[in-house]
Amino acid sequence: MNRDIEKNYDPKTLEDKWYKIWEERKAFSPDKKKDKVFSIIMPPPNVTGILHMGHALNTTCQDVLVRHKRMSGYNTLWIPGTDHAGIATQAKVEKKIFKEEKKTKHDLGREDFLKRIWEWKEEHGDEIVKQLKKLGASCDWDYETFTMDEGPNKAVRKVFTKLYNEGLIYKDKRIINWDTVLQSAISDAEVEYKEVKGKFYHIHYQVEGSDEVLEVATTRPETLFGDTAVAVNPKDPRFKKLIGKNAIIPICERVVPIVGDSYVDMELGTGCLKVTPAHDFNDFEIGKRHDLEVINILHPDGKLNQHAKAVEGLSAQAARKKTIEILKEKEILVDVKEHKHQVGHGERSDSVIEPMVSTQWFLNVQDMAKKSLQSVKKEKMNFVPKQWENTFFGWMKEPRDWCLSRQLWWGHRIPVYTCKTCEYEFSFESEPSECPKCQSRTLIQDPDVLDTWFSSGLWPLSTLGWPVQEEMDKKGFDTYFPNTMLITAFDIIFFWVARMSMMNIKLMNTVPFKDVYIHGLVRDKQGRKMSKSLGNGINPLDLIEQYGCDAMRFTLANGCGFNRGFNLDPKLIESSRNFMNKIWNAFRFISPFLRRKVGNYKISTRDIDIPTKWILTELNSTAHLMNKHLEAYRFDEAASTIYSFVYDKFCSWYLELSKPVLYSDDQAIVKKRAEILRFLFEELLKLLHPISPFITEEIWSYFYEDRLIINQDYPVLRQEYQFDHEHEKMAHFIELVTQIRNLRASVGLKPKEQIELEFFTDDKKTAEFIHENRHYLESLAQVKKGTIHNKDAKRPQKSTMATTSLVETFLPLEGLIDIAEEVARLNKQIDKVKSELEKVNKKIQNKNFMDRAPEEVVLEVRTKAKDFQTKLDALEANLSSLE
RNA sequence: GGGCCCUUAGCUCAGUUGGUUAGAGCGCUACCUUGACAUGGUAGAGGUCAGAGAUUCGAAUUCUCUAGGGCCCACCA
Repeated sequence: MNRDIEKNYDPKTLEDKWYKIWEERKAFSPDKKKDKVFSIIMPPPNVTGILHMGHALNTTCQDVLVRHKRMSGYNTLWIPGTDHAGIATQAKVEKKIFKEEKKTKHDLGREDFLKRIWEWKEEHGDEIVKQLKKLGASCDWDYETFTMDEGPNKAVRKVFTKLYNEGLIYKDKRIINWDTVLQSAISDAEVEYKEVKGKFYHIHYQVEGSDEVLEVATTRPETLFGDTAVAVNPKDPRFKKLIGKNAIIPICERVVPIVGDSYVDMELGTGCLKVTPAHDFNDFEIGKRHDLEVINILHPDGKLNQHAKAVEGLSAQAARKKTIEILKEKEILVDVKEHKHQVGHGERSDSVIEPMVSTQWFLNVQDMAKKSLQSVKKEKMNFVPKQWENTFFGWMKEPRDWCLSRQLWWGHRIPVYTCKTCEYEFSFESEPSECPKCQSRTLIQDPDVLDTWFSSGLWPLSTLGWPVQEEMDKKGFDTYFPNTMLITAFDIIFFWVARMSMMNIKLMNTVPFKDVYIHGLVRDKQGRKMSKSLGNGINPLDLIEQYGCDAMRFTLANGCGFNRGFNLDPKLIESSRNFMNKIWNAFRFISPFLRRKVGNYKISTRDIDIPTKWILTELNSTAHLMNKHLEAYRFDEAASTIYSFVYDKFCSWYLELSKPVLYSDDQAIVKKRAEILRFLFEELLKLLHPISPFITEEIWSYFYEDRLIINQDYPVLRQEYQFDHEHEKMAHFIELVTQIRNLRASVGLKPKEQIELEFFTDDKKTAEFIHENRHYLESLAQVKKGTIHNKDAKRPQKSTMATTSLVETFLPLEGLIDIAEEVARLNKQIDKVKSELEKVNKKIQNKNFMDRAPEEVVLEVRTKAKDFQTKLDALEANLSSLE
């Protein structure tokens, strides 16, 4: 090695360096010569976004798979991009402008305001991109797409126009969720229901021309100004006779019909329902059935309008208070009851959603949803883990038409135009210059923009250049669409996965991806969701700063199985950092024996010892398992597999066993071992690379100057490295050494103090093996001398012993052992073996078991019984020799 | 109200078609500055797998019920 290596692993110096090199060498570009294809799109983060643990987990999962596939010979493409995030971005820039210039968007006007957002985007939009790079994401930045780029805009216009012309997109005046802070419609999916403590107000409504009163119960008394009926159940004997008569709404003194509608629950409340079609979803439906008047009582900002004269200009809350006061004065508020109920809040603004009647654009999704549902059922699209398809089904089974329009400025503007001259309305794929009907040039475009998820729904298409043929050819549309898979979190299954699948099936007649892997949420140490309000968020960049990206990625992968997420304790990352340090130092240890190379590296499996055959076999099973787990999206299993190989197999045993070899005087032996160590190290770096790319690339660079690890072939199981027989022998040897160490510890020997042992075995091969490897016993357990006897030989007195099924090991320590302690230790072991033996014997005595269990299970149990018996006999013999 | 999931060591979690001496990491205990690593080493302690029942030769694993916890959906005035 011709470079000095720092004693401690310091990730800071190497992570940025390698990312730059990968980018410069185009290491993330797909290799189009390869036959097998792996393509995946990144869920586009908001341009306004700041990296959080969710991104870190999502990106890690994707990058692990992408790197694995790339190394496994796939034509691998990972497309990154960012989302314009209509509401979030507009609100952010709006706030900034107001803070700095005290101007609202209306002061600036639509055009200038949009210009300002674009300026903001140019200036800050790559912040999130820089952060993704910090995570090591090996996506092809040449494909980077922004949802408001020209390409996606073409896609949006084309699709909108197609759906419009098919009559699936329509304009309708109906009740929608209105966010009074954003002053825009929002979709059903954007409404969060929260439990709120409220009150039931019981109010008397007079029946017209009679002394009778109807008692209605409501949680929102201020809506009475919009009441246009009172409804009762037509079967209700109490009120049946009133149907067809009129009631008088208090305060505004409006006369409204009393209607019978089976929606009304006789048991609930008073059995009498005030009907406010303009501000309640169910009332709207009742209104339609009975042809009721719809009176909107709210301004867009949520304040009461002229239809609520008595409380005009007040916020809903203030209006409620005042309404109650008036009702009290009039003595028609007859009861107030505590009541807990679910109230819709805007996901973005967190303000109370006011259902409101308004004219909006809708997409009829009934048929699209049905087809999408069938695709999942037919397993054309697989959710992993499978139970997530229930969440998907939940949405698809009863879809409500999608409210597409938003009263915002930032977004894809709805491409619908109305001719001022002839009033013809049409949708157009590009900017129209004249009315197709009357050729008038005075066209007015719809002022609204589309829901952000409309363009997100087209993401698998638009990122590959669709619908422009030239772009599609350039980007390899035919090769990469549909994508191999998608990785996302469960909270956007409705928003995004559902929309993408509907859109893509509709447009391309195929699902957009084969697999959808859903990972969980990263929560804090105590299992709480990370949130701004709790202040418990962990910034991934801080973790990277403190422990390094590799350690963080390793921890995330390690926690990411088929679960609902995991609780992230920074301590876990510390442990991963220690693992990286372990690798670093293992490399530091072997590096003086190695030379830097150019060209392929091979080892010979001729004349290698048992430990080497053992570690090669371990390497094999590690390679096999890594591939298996990564194929199955078991990031957790993959991480612990490589961890165990590096730590428990390579460092703890093979390196230790290699020390006496490397310190040998015979240079040929040293060289041979060094080559094997190098080979093993290269392989383990490759195996780990997808999870922890930086440290592996760094160490790799000490091995080779002409190539990067990112492009190497991922290890697979190789028959020539499989030595099952030697593997078993070595496993027994490890058991033996551990027992000897245990013996030493149990009598309190100092680590350096050398011992003499006596072994008793009737197994000739074991005897030979112990003899051949006696120098290892010395280096690993300070055994300076050992004598091997047949089992019929006399056991030494006053000694401590341990036993495996093949060999008894005695440590004679006349006078040094505490007899009482030793007896206790032996008794404990005897008890344990006895109970195991009993269990096994019970099975053997059970005739049903012997008759019905499969042969190999019976055989296994018999072997166990024999082994336990041998151990027990030896332990008991030793015990009696002490007493 | 409907649906999904969880309950395994002090903590965070694995345990794939029923057969393991039920595992890992962190934490804990004892000993150790052994020439890769104290961001370390060696050896340990610690679990009647939430509870009850059922199926089976055999259940952490399958089924039913109970208790506790989480999440999603839903218009209950």
